Amino acid sequence: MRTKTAAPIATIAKVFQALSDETRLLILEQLKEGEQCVCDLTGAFKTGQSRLSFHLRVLKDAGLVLDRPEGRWVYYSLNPDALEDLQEAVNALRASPHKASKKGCCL
Amino acid sequence: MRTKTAAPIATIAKVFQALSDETRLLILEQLKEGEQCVCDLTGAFKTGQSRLSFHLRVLKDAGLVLDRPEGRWVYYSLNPDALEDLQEAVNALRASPHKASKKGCCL
DNA sequence: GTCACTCATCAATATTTATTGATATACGGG
DNA sequence: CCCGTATATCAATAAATATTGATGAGTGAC
Repeated sequence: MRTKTAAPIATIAKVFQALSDETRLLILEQLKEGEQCVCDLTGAFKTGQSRLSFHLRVLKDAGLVLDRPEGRWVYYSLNPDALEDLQEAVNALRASPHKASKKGCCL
Repeated sequence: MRTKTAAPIATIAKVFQALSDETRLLILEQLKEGEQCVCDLTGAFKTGQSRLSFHLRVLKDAGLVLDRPEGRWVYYSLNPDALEDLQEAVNALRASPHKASKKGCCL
């Protein structure tokens, strides 16, 4: 068992926020194929470069993707660690099985 | 193996969107204790009732929580099915292991 | 150096989302 | 029926996000 403290709620919210947009989900889908530069993605999505750059930054700020500048290009790739943390966060949302429904409302 | 088609991307984005707010994450956290009515939550969070009602609706529209009206109260609870779907969606984001980094940029 | 190319950032605008207070609907008790 | 409580919804405003086109900084070829 690793000694990893759960991420603060603001961080988790930020990650979900980054995932809350279709374009960004498609970018992640695309990055499953391997790392790609921005021009690959503009080609794939037929959209403006600044728009892609914006969404990539959101993903990067949330820690979901990594960037690797090389010469004129910047290669983006999925961040496996972030995806693992994400899975943990989602697991943490599930109900504790041992707690039955509480009785007594605000009444 | 179950025959379940992956949720459309718009639906997934909507779920992440519902999860992208601290207040809503805290509500879900609270609901892990069991189902609760709105007045329980307003008590717990010391905030306006219409604000809570708004966030509960977002969670409900995303399918993350269920509501059960009973008399004057409406009890909210986590939707286990939605959380399971969410886990699947997160799993689907991980890179395919058999695909190495693609060669050849847009060059 | 100049040029073409990749990418990030900015500015302006449009769109979406959140908050607040007020009002409306529904229920149960008297 | 009239009240008080629980909740949802609305209207107005504020705040956050997204899109577009323009500009700027860095790189490599010549």
